Amino acid sequence: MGKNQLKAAGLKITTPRVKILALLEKYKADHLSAENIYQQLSQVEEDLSLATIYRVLAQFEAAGIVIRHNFEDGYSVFELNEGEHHDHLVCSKCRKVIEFYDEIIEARQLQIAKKYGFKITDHSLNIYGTCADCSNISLA
Amino acid sequence: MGKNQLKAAGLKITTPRVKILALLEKYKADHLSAENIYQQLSQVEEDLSLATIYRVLAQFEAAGIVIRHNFEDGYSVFELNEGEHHDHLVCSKCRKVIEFYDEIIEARQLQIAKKYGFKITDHSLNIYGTCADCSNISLA
DNA sequence: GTCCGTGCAAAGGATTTGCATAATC
DNA sequence: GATTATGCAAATCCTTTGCACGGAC
Repeated sequence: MGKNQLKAAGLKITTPRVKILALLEKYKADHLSAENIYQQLSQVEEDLSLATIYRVLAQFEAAGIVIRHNFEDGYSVFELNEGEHHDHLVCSKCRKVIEFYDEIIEARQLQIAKKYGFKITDHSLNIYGTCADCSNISLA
Repeated sequence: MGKNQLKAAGLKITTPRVKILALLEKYKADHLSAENIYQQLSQVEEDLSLATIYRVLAQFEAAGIVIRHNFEDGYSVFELNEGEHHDHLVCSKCRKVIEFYDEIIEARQLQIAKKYGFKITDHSLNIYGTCADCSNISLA
């Protein structure tokens, strides 16, 4: 569970860290922003400052506990690091995010980078559009 | 040439607009940030305020004259809209942007979207890392 | 008790905007 | 001359950071 992950990362067991980790676990299926976390914890009287949330998330990222995604609109979301890279299909209507992973695309990216002598540190592929559910709704 | 594009977009022919459009034309092979444009014009005594540059670029984008790309690090670049889609390799050190287009990746995206019943409206693939030039410098 | 962690408020960078002036048509 | 543009400075947004206090070990 959570506390062991913290200890393993050399982080002291503090309320903010435990709470944030538990929340990430609870919403594992989604991607939370610092603001989301702030709101969620405020609702259960676990008031943390946004500064702390950002600091904790940064430590978690450094420790490999979470993965941070910076979106183009200028905000970031965090998710527990399950050790699997994936890209996103983002529904413009309901904002749902579908994760996917494609070997062929991954491989091509490496080849392309190699061709340009480019060392990849990260990449993001976001496909924007309308998900199946929203397409059906709009047809109804 | 430039002035016709401006008229076609219903924009008055002003020095800032003409200069910026000319610069985008000149550096058509690259992607310029507002700051890049500001610097370039400062060097030839064509001082525009950054505010104007952003405003003009926003108007150009609205008019379909330029395409804006927002990167994860929180900054944006602009390029003349040549009507061709492409993806980017973005150097985290010098911020240089290399364009690429890969048929295989494009095709896979369509297949993936189809698999999820997702209708694509747009997509962006950005590969972040260190370009060949910056890698060499850091080795020296 | 030491040291790390936290809250607060202020700083930060890229971009946007309000307002008065200056330019275009 | 009327309307739209521009420059300047201040304001935004999300995120980060300095500092003094409080908590974990």
